[in-house]
Amino acid sequence: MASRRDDLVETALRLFYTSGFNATGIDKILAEAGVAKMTLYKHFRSKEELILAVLNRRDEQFRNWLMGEMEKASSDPRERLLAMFDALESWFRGQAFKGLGFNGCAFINASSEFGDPQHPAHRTAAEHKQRIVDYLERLCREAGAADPHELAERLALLKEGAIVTAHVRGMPEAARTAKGIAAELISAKTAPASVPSA
Amino acid sequence: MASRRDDLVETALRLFYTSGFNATGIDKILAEAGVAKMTLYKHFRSKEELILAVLNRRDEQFRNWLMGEMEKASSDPRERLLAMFDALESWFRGQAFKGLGFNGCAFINASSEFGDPQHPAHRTAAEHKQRIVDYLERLCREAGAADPHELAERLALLKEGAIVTAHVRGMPEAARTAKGIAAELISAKTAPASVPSA
DNA sequence: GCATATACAGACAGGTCTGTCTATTTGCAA
DNA sequence: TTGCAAATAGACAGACCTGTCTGTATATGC
Repeated sequence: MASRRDDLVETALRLFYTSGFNATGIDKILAEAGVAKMTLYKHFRSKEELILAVLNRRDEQFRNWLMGEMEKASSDPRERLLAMFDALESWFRGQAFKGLGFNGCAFINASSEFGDPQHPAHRTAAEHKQRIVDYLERLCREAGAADPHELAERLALLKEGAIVTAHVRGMPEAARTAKGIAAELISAKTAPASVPSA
Repeated sequence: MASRRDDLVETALRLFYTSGFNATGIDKILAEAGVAKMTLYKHFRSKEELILAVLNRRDEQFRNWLMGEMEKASSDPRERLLAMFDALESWFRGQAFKGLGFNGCAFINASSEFGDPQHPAHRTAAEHKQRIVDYLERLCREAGAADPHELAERLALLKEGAIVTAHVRGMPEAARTAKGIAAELISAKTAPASVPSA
């Protein structure tokens, strides 16, 4: 069964996210998951491999959640882009992931702990961020942006700024600060959705 | 002499910043600083106290550097605000602090490793960020912003976004992305410096 | 019922960590 | 020169870490 493996990854995600990667020992994960040590080392060659599995799971979980929130908010790409910041705010307030309070972005945290850009965890974090920019760029293109790449980079930067501000300073309202800027950017740099009378 | 204490804090800053707080052991700091263990524990009660001393030193060092760069760039508050992003870019490219490459923001890193908002290191990080916002707000007021508080929060958020993007994705050019947004905000939300003909 | 794969508990090795201790040496000042 | 303060080296305790190992139990397929 892959269920033991999933239990491990799920528990490790929670503990790593809550207490950090280096500060969380293997034994604690095993105890909370109710899994024997040899089972872990059958599925993963090392703690580092477990960390990478956790980051990959988080990448999937987080992007599914974020895209879902954006897509259920509206079918207009401009409104979808703006809805990202509403989703962020509910995350900052602990309303997004069941059982996981807000402790910043797991990928920013990973890049902090594994500062070497060549470290696999740092690279995985960079890939996650790039995937989100790619998604934003698609939406910017749909929204008729003159320079979808530039606008996507700008919106992504606002997202990172909001996450860090919310986490370091304990200010979930940073999402609204970012949304205000984003709204001005989007209305200045994109054409509105085509309307019948146009 | 306070010189031993300074050696410790300086060396600890470099190692903590390069390799992380939890991942850097006391013994490594002592070996590189050439200081005996008992000397450390005479000046600091624990590793945590050393970490706090390091963060306080970094706060002073970083803000002095940043304000210095901004103030030497221009005497116009609007241009000073924009100059922040040029300073950030030189930091991202490793040209700001002698002997310290760019490894993200020490305070964001501290908040990542010490995720609990009540942790002294996390609180110190929040204070550092607040001091920078306060400085930006003064400049925004000088620049004639209608809402200096809001504009300062926006510029600070852009700064955090640039730092994270530069670090996680290895993109020092994020400073220019942020500067582009900031330029539009500043010119839209402030009055230009008074000119003789006005 | 039996075989095989999987997971279990728990000991263990070898290393690292923080913080304490002792005993010695250095440097400065009177 | 003598005395004192401060720093030194290095051992040590106790805890924790990762990763390996042994032997036992459980569960599923034939």
